[in-house]
Amino acid sequence: MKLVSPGEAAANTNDIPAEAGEEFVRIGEMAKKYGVTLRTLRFYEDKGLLNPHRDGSTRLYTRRDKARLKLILLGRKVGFSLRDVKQMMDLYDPTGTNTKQLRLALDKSEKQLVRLQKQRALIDDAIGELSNSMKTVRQMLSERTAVPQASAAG
Amino acid sequence: MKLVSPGEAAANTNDIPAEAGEEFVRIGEMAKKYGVTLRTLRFYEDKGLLNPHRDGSTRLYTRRDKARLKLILLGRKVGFSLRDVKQMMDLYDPTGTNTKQLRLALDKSEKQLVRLQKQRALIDDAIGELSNSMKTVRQMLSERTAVPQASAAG
DNA sequence: CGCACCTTTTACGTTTACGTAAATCCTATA
DNA sequence: TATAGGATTTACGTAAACGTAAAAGGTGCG
Repeated sequence: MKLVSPGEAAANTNDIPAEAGEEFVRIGEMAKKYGVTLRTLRFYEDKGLLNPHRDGSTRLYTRRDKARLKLILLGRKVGFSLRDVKQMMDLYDPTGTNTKQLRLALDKSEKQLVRLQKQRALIDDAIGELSNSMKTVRQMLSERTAVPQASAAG
Repeated sequence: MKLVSPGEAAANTNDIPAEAGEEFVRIGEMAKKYGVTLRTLRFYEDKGLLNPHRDGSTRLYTRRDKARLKLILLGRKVGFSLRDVKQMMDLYDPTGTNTKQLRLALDKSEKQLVRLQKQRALIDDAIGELSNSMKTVRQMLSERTAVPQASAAG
């Protein structure tokens, strides 16, 4: 019995005790599937964000790990630090309503949203200033081309 | 003869050989004037971005240094690295038309503008995703409050 | 068997712009 | 003279998220 579904037959050489009814993938396939490097997956694990099973020393990722990775990547996309992501994930309790987790996530999200909006304002500002400077520089260049006289800058 | 104009009398205790017709300020005043730390000024000097005169070991900044610092701060504001700023400044030649400098500046600016626009797009994207997530989380929270049933997340 | 391929752990390197001591010096003033 | 304020140099520390060796081990295949 193969570890991965026939459709994803990529680099699956090892057999693994098929006691579990889950789909296991090794680190290489996991990485490809989500467009990250092996280093990244190991790094996330080292930081306590992932916790794949082991076959000896080989990491085996289940769809639970995939769900977590998706969340991590979404978190990073919206600008959360891995620390924030971990903090939120650590609150997950499969036996409860996770109200606390959701509240924390919402709280952090609101703050992050503010940060993002500030960043956007800064960037808009920068774009404005940069455009101005460029206009000036173009002006100076054209003057310099037209009338070869001395001036000052720098 | 004082080093600074009467209006800016702040912390000027030392006298300095008044041979030059320039206005010299020491690092403390320079820092206050431009809202940077002493460390920053020394750091910029270490990186070759500033080159204040010296009275013994004491740094003395002229209005030329002020002009350069202004440019540095503008550069950083629009997102240039100090390396870029230095590269552009290094091309300044008081005896020429500085066409090369201006061209480089314009070239770098165009690229930087593109980067800024990409960043803004990323941020807008992030804001969108984050807002979506927040909507979902709020939804989950309200459901959880209304009907205390099990579910899944994490 | 030997090679290719995947995997592991350990651990230093990278980037950027300073922060933060630590130890010392100079000086005008009370 | 003691003290309060600057000033100097040297140099390690910081943050974030991995990159990049290095050395080694397991495995199926021709």
